[in-house]
Amino acid sequence: MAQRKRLTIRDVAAQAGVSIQTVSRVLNNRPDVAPETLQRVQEVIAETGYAPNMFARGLIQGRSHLLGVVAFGLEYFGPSRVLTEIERQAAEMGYGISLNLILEPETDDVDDVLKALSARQVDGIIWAIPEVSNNRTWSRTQGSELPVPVMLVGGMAGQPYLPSIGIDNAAIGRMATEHLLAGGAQTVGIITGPLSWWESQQRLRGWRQTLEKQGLEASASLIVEGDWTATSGEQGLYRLLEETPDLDAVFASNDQMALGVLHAAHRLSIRVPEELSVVGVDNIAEASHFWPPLTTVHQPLVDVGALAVKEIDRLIRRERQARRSQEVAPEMTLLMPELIIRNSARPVLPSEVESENGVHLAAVAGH
Amino acid sequence: MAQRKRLTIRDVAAQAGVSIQTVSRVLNNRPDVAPETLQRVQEVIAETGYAPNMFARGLIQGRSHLLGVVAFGLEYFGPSRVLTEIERQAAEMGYGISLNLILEPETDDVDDVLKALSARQVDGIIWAIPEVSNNRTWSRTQGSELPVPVMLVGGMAGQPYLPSIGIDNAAIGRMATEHLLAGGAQTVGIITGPLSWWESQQRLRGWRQTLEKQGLEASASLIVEGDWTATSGEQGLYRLLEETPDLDAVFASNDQMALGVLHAAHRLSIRVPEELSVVGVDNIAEASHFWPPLTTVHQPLVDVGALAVKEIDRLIRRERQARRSQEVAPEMTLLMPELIIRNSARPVLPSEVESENGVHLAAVAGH
DNA sequence: AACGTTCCCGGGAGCGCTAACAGGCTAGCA
DNA sequence: TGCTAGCCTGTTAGCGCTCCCGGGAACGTT
Repeated sequence: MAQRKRLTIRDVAAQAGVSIQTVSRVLNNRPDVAPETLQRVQEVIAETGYAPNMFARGLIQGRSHLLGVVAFGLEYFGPSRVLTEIERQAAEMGYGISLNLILEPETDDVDDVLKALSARQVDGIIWAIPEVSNNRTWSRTQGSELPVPVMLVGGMAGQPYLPSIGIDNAAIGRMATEHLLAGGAQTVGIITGPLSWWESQQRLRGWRQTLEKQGLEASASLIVEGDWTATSGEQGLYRLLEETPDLDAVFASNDQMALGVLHAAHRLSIRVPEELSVVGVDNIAEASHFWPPLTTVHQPLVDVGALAVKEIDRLIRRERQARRSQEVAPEMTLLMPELIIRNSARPVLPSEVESENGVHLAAVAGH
Repeated sequence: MAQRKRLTIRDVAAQAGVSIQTVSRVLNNRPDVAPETLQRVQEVIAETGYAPNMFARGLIQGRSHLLGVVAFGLEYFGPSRVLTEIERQAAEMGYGISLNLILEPETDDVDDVLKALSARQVDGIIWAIPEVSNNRTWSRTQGSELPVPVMLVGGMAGQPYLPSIGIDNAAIGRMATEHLLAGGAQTVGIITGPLSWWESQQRLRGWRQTLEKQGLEASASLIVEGDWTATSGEQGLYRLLEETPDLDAVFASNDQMALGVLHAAHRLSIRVPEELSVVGVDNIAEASHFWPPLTTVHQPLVDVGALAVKEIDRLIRRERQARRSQEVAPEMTLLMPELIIRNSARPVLPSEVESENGVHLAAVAGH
């Protein structure tokens, strides 16, 4: 492997008794190299463990084979899954990852991150920061001026100014709520994520749509805003029950908050699902071990990560082909979630089985 | 901000009406620039959003301000925490992160990763892959031949051949077991992680040490090997009870498996902690919402991440000073965990309160 | 007046590599 | 023998930047 002193193409050329240019040809699989020369050079490369300097190569070729990935909240289920898949797919396609984490998605300075990535000459940027408040306004003003393609991952409000990929969060709300109603629930409360998050708003919207479609009122007393933590889920149930004692179902916008709800129900000696049905979102690994095992909505996060990389690669290639990028309208891809039925929500009533679009909404793009 | 076309130092120089060299001086905060010249150049830089090309800069300076971070298992609690902190600390110190994830820590080819990082001219490498089986033998043979400093994070068996930092996992086992015994437990079982992992072995060792110190037998029938998942924790308790019906305490080597144990106990109508005390490891966010709230051992993972970066920076600086690195013996830093007492283990008996070194072992290095 | 010193600035070289071009060699054909 | 057509190899330039050097202007010193 690599030696103490970094070696250059010159060392390899000298040791193989050829010119620098010939070594370069071998490194780039060019033709016009005699078989025995080829082999000799390859041997020397293998022996010495020489690896070409990406700086020099990138400097001349104008590309780095590096993807800038801007992410947030690796301690959460979704982001860590997406990042893992992005890295896997990127490695498979020959890209490295330059990771930039953002700690405060609402306030952290976007310009600094963009500038740093630009300095590192990344070939493209994957922006996997949840849309919070108006922290994506930059994409409108600066998006099209960036020197490299950008893919937005996650939420997207209104017309996107950059290509983006995400999961249909309203569908998550609909699936969960439809399943609760199909199990005979009369009064379905919701514990949302922070409402500054686009994801939270969409899940709430799906819940509201479904209730109104059934002629039920989506009153404000049925809504509690949580903060994704189990604690807020627990507090959420207490507050819901204060305002609505006859509550018989809760849609928690993630599994942690659902866990908090289960916890609170246990304390109050409310039986789940007999007296209270609960549905979460994410299908975290532990969900099947909650008590009772949690019914939840699965998001195809792996597909999101893989598609994001494939798409940015496509954009990079296109940009490189046409001198001027032909300003195609940015595409927006939405993937569908899937309901995972366990025991925390009352089973679908016989008369309603297979009706409507409860379970059948499940559809995963890709693969 | 950055324009469509990447601009160079030449553009800035032309626009400011000075030479390239003068712009370079401004960029690097050199003296010997007249105040008004300085200001003019800075204005142009700010207006244009120019960012110096790190490739060119790195090529000539021989350093990239890039840290290669090799990690595994971002879906787990520990690794994601450590990585987040590594990124934060690195950003603070002016380093970027080149992320390389390994999917199979036992088998994946180390050489490829090392070579890729070497090609990217990283200034240093942080190796945050858990020590599994003998997947670190490379550090013995190649470690000292690498062109850049390396920090090992996580487990370390035997004499390390590279500087390393981690958490005292045997202490984790001791703290948990001592607390269980202090609560009056007579028969303490253990559900380990995969025994190919160094961490698992050490936690098991701490458990065994503590039992033997108390004159109890650490018989094989009290040991079950899990795989970190809640499912394996659940199965683990079933198997322990088969062999040892009078079991009255379990040390689960992480919180997920502890959750599985709680789940199994619930199914068997075994009361926790009255009939069975349980202690986990990690103190994941949900742990306080398990039923009952989980007593667990906290690991100072944030300190591990921050220290790893500070240390690699120190090594990089030293290497850069002395032409030949003076082959100092690699240091090994171990941080102490901390017991978090909740309700899943019977409280410490009055007579034993403040005795021995149960709670008091808690000590966090750093900060 | 001659000479140093300080301050500010620019010119040239070169980091490691690849693109473009030039050139030597052999074979083939008139 | 001369000339062209491949095949393989080497030479030159330059990517964007920083390091090393040198030079002019202003000022002080002997």
